[in-house]
Amino acid sequence: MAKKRNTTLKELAQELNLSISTVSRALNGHPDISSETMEKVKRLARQMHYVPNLFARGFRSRETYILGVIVPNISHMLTATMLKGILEEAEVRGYRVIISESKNNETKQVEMLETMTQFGVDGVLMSLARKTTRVEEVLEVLDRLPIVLFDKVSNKIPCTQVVINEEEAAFNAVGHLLELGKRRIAIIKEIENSYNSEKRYAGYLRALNAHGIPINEKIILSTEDISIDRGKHLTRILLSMKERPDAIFAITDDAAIGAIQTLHRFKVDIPEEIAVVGFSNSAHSTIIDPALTTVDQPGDRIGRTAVKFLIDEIKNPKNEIVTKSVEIKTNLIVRDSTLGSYV
Amino acid sequence: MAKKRNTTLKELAQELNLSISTVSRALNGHPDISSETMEKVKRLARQMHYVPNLFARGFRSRETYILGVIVPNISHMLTATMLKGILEEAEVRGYRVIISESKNNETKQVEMLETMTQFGVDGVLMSLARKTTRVEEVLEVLDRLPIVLFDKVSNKIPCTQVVINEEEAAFNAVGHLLELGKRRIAIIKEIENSYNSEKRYAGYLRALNAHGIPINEKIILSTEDISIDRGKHLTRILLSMKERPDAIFAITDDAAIGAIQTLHRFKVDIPEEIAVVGFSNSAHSTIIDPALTTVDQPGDRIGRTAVKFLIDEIKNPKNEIVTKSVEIKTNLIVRDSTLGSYV
DNA sequence: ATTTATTATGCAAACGTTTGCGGTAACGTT
DNA sequence: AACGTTACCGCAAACGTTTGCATAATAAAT
Repeated sequence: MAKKRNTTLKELAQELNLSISTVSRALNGHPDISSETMEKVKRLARQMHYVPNLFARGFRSRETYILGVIVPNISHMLTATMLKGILEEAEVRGYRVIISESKNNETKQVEMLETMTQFGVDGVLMSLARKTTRVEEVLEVLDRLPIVLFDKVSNKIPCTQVVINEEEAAFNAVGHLLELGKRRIAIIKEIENSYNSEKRYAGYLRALNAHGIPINEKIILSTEDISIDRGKHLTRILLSMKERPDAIFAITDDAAIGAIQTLHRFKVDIPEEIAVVGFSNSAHSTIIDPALTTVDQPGDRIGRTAVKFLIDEIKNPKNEIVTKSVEIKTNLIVRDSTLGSYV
Repeated sequence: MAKKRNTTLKELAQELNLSISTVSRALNGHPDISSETMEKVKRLARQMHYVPNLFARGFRSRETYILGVIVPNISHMLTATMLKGILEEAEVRGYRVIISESKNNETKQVEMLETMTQFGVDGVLMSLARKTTRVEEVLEVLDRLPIVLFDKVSNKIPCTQVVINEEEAAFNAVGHLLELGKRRIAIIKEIENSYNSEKRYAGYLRALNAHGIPINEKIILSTEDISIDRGKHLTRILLSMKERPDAIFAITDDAAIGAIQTLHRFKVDIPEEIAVVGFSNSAHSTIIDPALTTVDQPGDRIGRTAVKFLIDEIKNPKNEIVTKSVEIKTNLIVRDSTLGSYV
């Protein structure tokens, strides 16, 4: 831990009998510098292991080449793959990334947002905490720093938002069930206030409408924190009905998995008696038996495009604040939980 | 995007007719400052939304309060929970965290290490890429920056290393199988060069020895990239033997899951005919049927303690380079894949 | 009343980099 | 011969903060 200090421009300059500015320009390829000196400087820099002090640079030029990322829960599967996309895209564009977890806590979320601005990030990528209602603080940050929302977004915040085609994806998923001849399609969704849930619910309704199927309130189930356990619980409720549904559209893979597990326990045939569709194509969906039909959310593409748009805004700052929604296409992955096993 | 500039010390000073230094000291609680002025300054700072420019600060004092983290694969479950622990512990201690993914690519790994030093992180947490052999570059960084290794470590790098009690955990896991009366216990491990695999293998051998069971080379299987598919493949090999094993100890949950899936497909009773034990207690282990008996690796504790040791070294830099190994205890979680179902 | 501690504050340098501006020398153009 | 260009390069300021040292004001001690 000797903490050797790094070579500086000054040292290079002294060594070469040049001024600091010349050395700086030489290293940055400034046209004013003759090719010989440029060559000389670069050679010595390599030789002396010169690395620019990014702090000094960022301090001076107010560009840090750091992006901030705030997500509710890093160990959530989809989040992890979105982060992967973010990291990759940021890297190829020469940005580094600072990640924070809001733990679905709104006050924590704005705290982190403020730390990030304080730190001098060039922009922020944010997936909102579950119940984000107070947006004033975010708006305040928004006019000193570009922000791009992804996945968990809110139309109360005027900025570009990268999402998947939630509504259409749900429409297709439910459509798939309808094509299989299912008619009593239950839905397990989140209780209001979630952008994603609302959209998926809308898609569900539209699909039923399109096929002229009347809406049955009884098999529209909502829950606050959607999870495997809630999926299990709500499925038990569905099973206890006189008229059972013949399919379950769970707005989340976790809930779908819970559903499959209790259907299993009660010896209900999947998909013959009740088919199940999930949402996310999480890693679990091929582990569960039968494998889950689900909507593939390309997490890395979401991450990548979010980064792209953010950097774009950093490079050419707009003055008008616009709400722009970027949609990433999804695919329905059909597996045994709706099509039945080939074995 | 008006890019309002932040309040600075100078502005505060002007407003209060004080010098910049006084304001700075007041905000940092320096004892030289009278309590009235300190109060006054802090009040105005709050009011004007003053936030210190961390760049200027870090630039000046060579402390950035940033930790660098390099992991092979962020979307791996255990990695995600370790990152969670790292983020949490770092946050409460006032550090921010920059995360990079090496993708198990050694050259990328040292590149990132160098970017991080260049960037001025105060220390680095690193989980090594799969085949890390060239350690010279790491050693060079090591003497200008504290590094703590975690999970994927190497004794070729003299620094503190946070790991789980791999060998003992494996010993216990295999011991559990032996207590159940299993005698022909196969192991699915990684091909050499992996610290974790070696240790777990050692635990396996010791357990068999302790019970006086002879080692059977035939049912010791190795693979390069351990995964669900490899688990499936190797299990098929095991099933094709004249004398099948009566238990499988997979060094990884993924491999164990693959094993269960093919056992399932070939209608082998689990655990009566063949029991299965995994390693990690990944989220999958309760999704698969039967639920997997596995070693719980407390990822967040690993992350937290790694951060603790790193910050400790940052705060009191040692001159001697020592290899210190910190072991985190694990627990065997017994589930249906060894104990059978209660249903 | 003078010196000596004590307390509170200010000055100014320093951190490493970028960059506008100005300067010099050499060369070409009339 | 005088002037304008061009090609290189250096000076110095600036970014916002911390901190050693000096200084001013006040209180305490002689």
